[in-house]
Amino acid sequence: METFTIKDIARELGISTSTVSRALRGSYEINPETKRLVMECAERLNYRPNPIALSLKGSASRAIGVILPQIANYFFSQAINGIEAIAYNRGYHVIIFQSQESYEREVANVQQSMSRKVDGLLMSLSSETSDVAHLQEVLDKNVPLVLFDRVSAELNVTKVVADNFGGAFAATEHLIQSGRKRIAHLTIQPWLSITQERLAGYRAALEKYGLEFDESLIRYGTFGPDEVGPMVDELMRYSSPPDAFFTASDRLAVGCLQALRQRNLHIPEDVSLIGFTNLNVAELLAPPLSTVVQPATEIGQVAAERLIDQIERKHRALPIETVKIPTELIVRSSTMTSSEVVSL
Amino acid sequence: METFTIKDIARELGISTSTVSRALRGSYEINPETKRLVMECAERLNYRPNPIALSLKGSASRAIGVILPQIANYFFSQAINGIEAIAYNRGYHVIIFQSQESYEREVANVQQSMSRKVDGLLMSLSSETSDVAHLQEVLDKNVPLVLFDRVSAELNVTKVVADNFGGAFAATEHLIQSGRKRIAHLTIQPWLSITQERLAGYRAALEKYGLEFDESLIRYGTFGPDEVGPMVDELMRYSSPPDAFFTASDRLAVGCLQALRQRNLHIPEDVSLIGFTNLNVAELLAPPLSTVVQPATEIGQVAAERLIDQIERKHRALPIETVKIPTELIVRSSTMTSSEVVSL
DNA sequence: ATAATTTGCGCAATCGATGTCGGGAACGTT
DNA sequence: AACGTTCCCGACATCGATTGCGCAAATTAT
Repeated sequence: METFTIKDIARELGISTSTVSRALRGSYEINPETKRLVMECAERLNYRPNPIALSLKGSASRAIGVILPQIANYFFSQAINGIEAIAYNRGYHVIIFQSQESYEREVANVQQSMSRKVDGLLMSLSSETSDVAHLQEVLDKNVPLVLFDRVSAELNVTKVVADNFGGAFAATEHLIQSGRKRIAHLTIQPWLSITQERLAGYRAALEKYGLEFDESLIRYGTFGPDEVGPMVDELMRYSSPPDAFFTASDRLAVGCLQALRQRNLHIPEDVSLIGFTNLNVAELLAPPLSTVVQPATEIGQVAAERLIDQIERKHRALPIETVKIPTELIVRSSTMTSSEVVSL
Repeated sequence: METFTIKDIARELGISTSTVSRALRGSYEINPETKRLVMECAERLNYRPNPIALSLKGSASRAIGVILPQIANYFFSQAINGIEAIAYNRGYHVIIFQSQESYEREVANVQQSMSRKVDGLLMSLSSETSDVAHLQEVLDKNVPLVLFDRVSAELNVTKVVADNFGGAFAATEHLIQSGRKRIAHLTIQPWLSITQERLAGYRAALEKYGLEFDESLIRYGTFGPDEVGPMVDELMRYSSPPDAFFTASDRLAVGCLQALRQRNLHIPEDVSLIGFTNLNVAELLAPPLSTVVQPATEIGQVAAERLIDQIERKHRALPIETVKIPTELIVRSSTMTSSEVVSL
């Protein structure tokens, strides 16, 4: 099954390529009978228009680009699933690029996807990205862009995010209500939108319950596999150490759990632990991990829908808005109160 | 920063596009001085050749296509990481497609990547794929192809796989040595290469220790979230139920763990459990899960290296071979013997 | 019957880059 | 002085598809 071109059809039927092209696109100025012949021939040869040629001509490529920090990450891989499902249903292909949390690679990815003429771009920013000029250029070229999860306030585009504030508030409130007073917050890079929102939720909950906000209980960073442990040590050496940990990502939740267990700190007796994650095994961990679930698949779906809506209605601009997807607090053993533990 | 073409440079310098093209590619028949001018101008305008135009011309696109069943899967997402790392270092971009375990979508993905003129293809077959005609066509078009993990015996191409036989043998042997005699094997679709190899390893270990191979202890399938439970029930109702479970995938291992716990079957007292997985949280589960680790990242790296080697040495055919990456048995609590459990 | 439309289709340009061919200039050779 | 070589470079076709323009034939209007 070689690949046939519009020329093959033209030759076969003894007509010009222009006529074939127009017939296939259903132009009104082609004889219905000719159209029928062309369609039939195209069908017979299993003709597929060459996307490269189409792209070169500047028309739609029916492909959307997805640029995100890391695929090997629960949240993002689920988000991709959501994106793919919607894109496939609406007839788009998905081309995925990883920035590997590098600004430079993110810029290269954007260039790549632009020159590969994607119809639109779906992005979650790398943790190194603070300058968004490369994205402004995308907008200037009139290529639809939707940000999800890690977004930038500087860009006037549609954004799809979890309710980070609400989720962090709920998690913190839950910890407070279960008797915790010194809540450490382990989070990622401070300049990311999600970090700030979660931190704000955390602070708001503390405030509501009249607890002091202690900057020394907050830790930012890209914690490698062996960096969480020392940080836990440091925190636990305080004269008044934390009695709970609230972590802001999958990786941190797991790293923290591991570090606490290695140090023989019992959860939830010694410290309480709650994550902000999508781990589907959270329930099977020891102890089962309380968590704020971000609906990753749904975020991906909504983002893809918005993007394709924009692509297909390019003339009238669609309203630009920030869609907030609710998060859900799931309480498991890792945040039980001491009395609950005893009563087991 | 708009995007400049070879024409812009030509106009700027008052020379022809051919000269610019040749100068940029360092052709010997261009005056060094002219070359310098062109290079300088290209630099100044931040010229980037348009990959679409290049692809249309049929030359290298410096992109490799990756087609695999599911991104939201530990094994595959790590494999992608490995692939990406190598590809990036060697100057290639990676375009990822998901077949979603569907034969039809896999075929569509192959067509897409062909018409997008990737320089080579890296694939892991969907579970529905038994006919590999679409891949034979890829080979017929002389596009380099490397299969990894889920491969097909019918295709004469380079393959990169984990040592599935060895891993399954080691896991089974370990179970036997720790006193288990009725070992159930939960695995995926029987026609997949990895399934057969693992099953063979399992059988070989049973044989070595003179244990009977009981077909009724084997279960094949694409187990959905709630399908593992009933299967466990069925097995445990046998007059001589299994005293160990050996599962062949991440999903099955977790599903099985969950099902066993829900049914109040204690691990490892009642039954032993070992998986064939890449879960980085295996150690943190309750109980910590013994497992055969497949080096997913390494598989991806090796596959990408082989592919790019083939792409870059297209003239002389490289030897076709099957690379087997060693697996590693990691013993944790889920497969302890009863005496070990007591001694805790 | 002649002019004015409409219908159906082909020619050629275009997108960005490459590659084949061939030509003019400068040089060297008899 | 006439011819052959090199050296540089430009014109043009090409990849696959779309599209503006124009043209002939068929149809309708006058």
